[in-house]
Amino acid sequence: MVVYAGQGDARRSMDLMWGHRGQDSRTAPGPKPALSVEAIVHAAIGVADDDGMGGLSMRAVGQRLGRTAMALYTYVPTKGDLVDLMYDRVLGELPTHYDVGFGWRGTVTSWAEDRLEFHLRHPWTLQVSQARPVLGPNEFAALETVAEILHRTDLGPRQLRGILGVVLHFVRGQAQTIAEAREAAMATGVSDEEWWYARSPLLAEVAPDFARRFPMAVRMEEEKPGPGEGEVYMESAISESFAVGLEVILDGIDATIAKAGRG
Amino acid sequence: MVVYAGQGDARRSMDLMWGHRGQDSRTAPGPKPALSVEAIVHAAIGVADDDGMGGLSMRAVGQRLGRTAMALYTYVPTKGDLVDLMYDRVLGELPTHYDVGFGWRGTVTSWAEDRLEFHLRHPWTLQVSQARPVLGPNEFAALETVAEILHRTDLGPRQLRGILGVVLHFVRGQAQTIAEAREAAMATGVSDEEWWYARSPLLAEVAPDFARRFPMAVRMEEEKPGPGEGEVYMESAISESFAVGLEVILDGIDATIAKAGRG
DNA sequence: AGAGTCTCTTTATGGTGTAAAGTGATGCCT
DNA sequence: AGGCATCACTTTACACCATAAAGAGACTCT
Repeated sequence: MVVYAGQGDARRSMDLMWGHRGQDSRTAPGPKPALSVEAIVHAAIGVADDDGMGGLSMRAVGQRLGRTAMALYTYVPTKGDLVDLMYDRVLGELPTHYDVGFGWRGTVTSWAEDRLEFHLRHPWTLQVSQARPVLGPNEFAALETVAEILHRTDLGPRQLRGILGVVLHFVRGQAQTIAEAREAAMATGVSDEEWWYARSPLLAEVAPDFARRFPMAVRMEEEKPGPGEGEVYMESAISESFAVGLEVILDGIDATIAKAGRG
Repeated sequence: MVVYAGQGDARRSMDLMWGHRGQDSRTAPGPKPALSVEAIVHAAIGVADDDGMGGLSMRAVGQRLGRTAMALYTYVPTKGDLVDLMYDRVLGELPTHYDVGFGWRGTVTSWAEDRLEFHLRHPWTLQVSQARPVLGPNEFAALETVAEILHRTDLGPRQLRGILGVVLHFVRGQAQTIAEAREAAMATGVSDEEWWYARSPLLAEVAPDFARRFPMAVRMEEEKPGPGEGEVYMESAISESFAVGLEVILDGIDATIAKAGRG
């Protein structure tokens, strides 16, 4: 379930996103609006946080506000626009300033951890398409923040864009793996361990020559960590791979800086 | 639209995936089956390639075979299982062997390019959840292939898993950005340029102090490449960022090897 | 008082996956 | 040969989805 940006009136979308309330026509006839875009976005975020993007329906949001689904269309042109507003709203939770006193490595690490936690707090954000960015104030603020951190490396915009892509895709991918595992567990009522223990013997049965056919794959599974404090089994492996992967990326940035300095 | 693995009977799913046709009971009463799992999977891949994951419905697949949607349920337990089978089927298109004569850097680059093209050929594969892997033969073969390439770096399984995560998430993320842009263009009939040129002036209008508020974001946009031969405007920027990002990752792997050698 | 305008509801349309029941063809057994 | 169990496949039905269109009622202006 990937959601696309508002395909309707570009002006209306932009006005909504940047909080342009339109004319101050407070003496308009008709009943006073009991709802507001703010309230709807807030309720919708609640629904999405609780039930995921799959549970986000206009009916569900309306119900949370004691209204019908159609009532929302007075405030918001389409569901797509609503999702855009939700996305930019929660992006506001991200820190916009980092203490760079400890160098860019530590700062990037902090940023990546914050961003990972953010996506896990609002897993549905991983389903918002990145192709046509939402163009909201908090989206730009988030971009500004990470750009500022990376700027300390003194690299040019070309390198910066490449590095940003690596870091962002890595964090999103890692978050997606964890989030999907959690959602699958919720939806099916089967934990990762149960799921795996149901399939593992079947795999051995159906592919008895597994170890011979896929020796590297078997090797890859070696030395996996056990679950840490309060951690789910599979997530401990992911958090290890997050730390290792981030270290690799940071080393890559270091090498890029060194090359740029020489060049 | 993220699709989860078959939540039904694990044994049936596995048998389907590994081609266990069950008993040879060819003298069963009733009409001969005119369809087959193979044919259904093939037709479904055709639908998904043409119309994306959003266009993949049991009705659409049935229609392509001159049947109703329900006819498919004779062969396949749920839509989720069908998607798993589709996924493992197309994974078979990936090369399973690479000439490592030119060193692991070139090999990883070739692999990444092949994988990117694969995802762009079948964009719906990006919507298949990675949390609970499909556990099909081609999935393992694909894992085996990349594991074998990375094995040349002489790193341990811990590092290998981290690096694999970085590379895979990067390629998938990059592919997703391109694929979503294409799908959005198809779905809305508005090209990326048209979309941007409709919003760019509105952004200036709605946020007149943009350059002051987001100086780094502006800087980040500098020195963007124009479209190359037969390339779409936005995709040229992405393919540049793919090359740069991959280089950063390869440098990071190099540094990791160097550290492991010292340690 | 009447008209116009607004919020919100009701109803309807065409889509989804799939459960349940029905149809008709086929091959085995008596 | 007749009966019947078994199969592939269709029909119908249900509970959802986004949203278009029209209606109900409240409010402020003239």
